[in-house]
Amino acid sequence: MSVNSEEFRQLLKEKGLKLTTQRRMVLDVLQENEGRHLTAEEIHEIVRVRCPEIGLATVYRTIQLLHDLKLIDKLNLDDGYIRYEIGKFNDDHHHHHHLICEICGKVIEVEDDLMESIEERFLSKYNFAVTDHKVKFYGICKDCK
Amino acid sequence: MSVNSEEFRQLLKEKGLKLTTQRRMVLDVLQENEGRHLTAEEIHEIVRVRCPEIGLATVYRTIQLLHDLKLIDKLNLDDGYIRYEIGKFNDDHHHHHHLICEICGKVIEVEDDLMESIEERFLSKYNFAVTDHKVKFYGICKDCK
DNA sequence: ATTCCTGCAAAAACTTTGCACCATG
DNA sequence: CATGGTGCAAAGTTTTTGCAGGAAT
Repeated sequence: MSVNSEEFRQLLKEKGLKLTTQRRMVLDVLQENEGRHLTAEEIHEIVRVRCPEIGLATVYRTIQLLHDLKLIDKLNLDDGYIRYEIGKFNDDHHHHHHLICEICGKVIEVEDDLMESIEERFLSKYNFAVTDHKVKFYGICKDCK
Repeated sequence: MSVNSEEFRQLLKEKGLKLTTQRRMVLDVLQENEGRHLTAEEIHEIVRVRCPEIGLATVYRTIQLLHDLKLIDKLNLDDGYIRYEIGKFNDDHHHHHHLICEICGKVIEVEDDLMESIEERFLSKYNFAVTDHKVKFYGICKDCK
């Protein structure tokens, strides 16, 4: 499921880019923290444990790159940060939703393909071909009831 | 469907707040621009036509207030701005989704209640009680095909 | 009158950019 | 060894905050 160095090198090569230690480490951190939703600053802190000289600017540049390569997804929880998580790149559709508890703020990951029938309906009703979606459900989780 | 001054005054009064010209005008602009997704700066520019002395800080403060009162919704199109739109406050569930064209950037509003069956399923499957959702579908609109 | 609100400007917070040096292929 | 990448610091953007004067109830 995870991208190894050779695969990553190949993806970069297609765009004329180089594989550096910093890029490898940022991707590693995101892969090792699947399910967490890390900010650039958090990624920076974690990478710095192994690579203390890395700059925050490099983390930002790498994040953009990984997003362009469709290796990571952006998530906005309206807390003033953009958060990132490793994508599920084994399928071409995202069946991946977030349940956000309005009381404790916990974010629960849900794998499901329930959106497909809705997307088909948008095609027939609006002639709009859905290629991706971002869905956040807000509510109260079982622990907060 | 729109909130008149007395209703607005009453909503504010419940929180010990006052109805000011600036608050009335920001709400007016959002009500008159239903379907657009305005940034704080855009709201400021529009309000300034009628009320040239209003400050951007007041617009930001008023937007927060209107959001707390659940009169407006936030929308993040990942373009670096938070955008706002008047809410549909005649029902307690939001049946309101955005179709975002990845080619022309157009945002199409969709009224639908297709999410309800999904939300019921989250209750039975995860014991998570959904109270709201934010859904963005990305794809290609009919004009861009 | 009292309490809240506004405008301005300064600050804060997150992200991007310029540049000299360094690393990769 | 050519090209692209990094780190640092400075700049850029959007949003928030402090404060003195002003408006609403």
